[in-house]
Amino acid sequence: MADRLTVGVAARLSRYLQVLTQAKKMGKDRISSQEIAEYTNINATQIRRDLSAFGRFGKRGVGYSVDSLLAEIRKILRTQGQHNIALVGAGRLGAAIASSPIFAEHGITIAAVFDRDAAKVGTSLGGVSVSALDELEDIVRDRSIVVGVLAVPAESAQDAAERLVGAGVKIVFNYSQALIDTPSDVQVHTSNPAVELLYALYFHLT
Amino acid sequence: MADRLTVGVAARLSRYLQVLTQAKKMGKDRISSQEIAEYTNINATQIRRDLSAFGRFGKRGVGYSVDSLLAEIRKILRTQGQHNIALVGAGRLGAAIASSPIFAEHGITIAAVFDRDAAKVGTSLGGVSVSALDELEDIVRDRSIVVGVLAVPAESAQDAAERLVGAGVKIVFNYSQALIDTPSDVQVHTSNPAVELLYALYFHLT
DNA sequence: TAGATTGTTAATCGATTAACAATC
DNA sequence: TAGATTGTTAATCGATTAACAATC
Repeated sequence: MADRLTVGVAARLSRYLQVLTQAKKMGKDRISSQEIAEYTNINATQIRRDLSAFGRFGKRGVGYSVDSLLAEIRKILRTQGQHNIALVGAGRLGAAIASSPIFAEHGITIAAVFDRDAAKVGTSLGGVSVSALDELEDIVRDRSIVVGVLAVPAESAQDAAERLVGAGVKIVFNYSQALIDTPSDVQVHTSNPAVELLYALYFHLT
Repeated sequence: MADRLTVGVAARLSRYLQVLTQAKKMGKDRISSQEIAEYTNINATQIRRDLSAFGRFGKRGVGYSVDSLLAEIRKILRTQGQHNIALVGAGRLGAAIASSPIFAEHGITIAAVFDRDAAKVGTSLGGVSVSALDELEDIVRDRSIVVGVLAVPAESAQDAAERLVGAGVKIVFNYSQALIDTPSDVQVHTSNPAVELLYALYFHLT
């Protein structure tokens, strides 16, 4: 399996990873495809089929070992290393992101936080000192950061994205409502809970 | 088209809605399938095909009118009404969610905020007074809330979800890392930026 | 008219699912 | 052995894409 995964397979494997990480924390040793299916809303047959493309990880009649499946999926997704990310915006959302254990749990370190407000520069957010926006390019280059998270108001988002991209960032997580224009070699992931909610409501109402 | 949309079509239409909402705010009158494609990473042919299943909304050689396409998609997704949601957790993330314009923009009102910390009860968050957790059931029922947002630590998430579900909530947005068990008629949407990031990194690294 | 973009067809590919033998 | 669950097949369905006529 030296081939690149398809987008669909990579997305599903990521979700299995999430479930397995939590299952391990809950002290589970084994898990069945049916249990993973309940938490991910992905069909159990699909899960078994996805996994069996890479090897025989399960035991018939028993299920999968949480630990070994976790290791196998990490190997497939190549997510074993540590990754440094930059956070732009030290407001309420930035503070929530910086203080959440959600990134650290997966080997992702917030290596820099930026804010345009001089009063916030030098303060600490989730253990990281807030830097001025002016320093963005230097710090992002120095620390070889390729991922930027935008936790800024919509009107600052495009500008912040351009600065990140100019400094070498290739993956932007956009938590503002703004649409972001970037060069084609940069991936933008926009998160919009309201839109997801409208989608969920559709299935509730019909 | 009285039929229920497939999951895929509803998800894509929601994303077009997001792009159109922002395009309108930016003062655009018209938009082409190619432009929508750039912002959503959905193929332009797929977009035209999705839309043409419901009518001829575009003008050849010109594109789509932002306003009328917005209205058509809202009609299809039946997202014209106002919706009340409940937010559990008035911490950093809860504060970020409550103060964001992202929900209001789509007709979604945060009608109640709950926190277990007595010191927070009675304070205002995004214009809504924080209520005690004890009042959750009464308030959720009174205000006919069917959507709950969990902005609590992982260890409180399952308990909060059960209380929401007990009070009649059918859609839970989970911003904790915890896996949530619910009855089968309740939809759980778990958001995990770290997992999304690992997925994005896979395509960056390969 | 010339240029642009939709709407639609046709062909291909991946996702989904039921069913079930293999086997722990 | 009996029960459970994987791994795999086969059939179906929806997504994706290129191509292009229609038409603004």
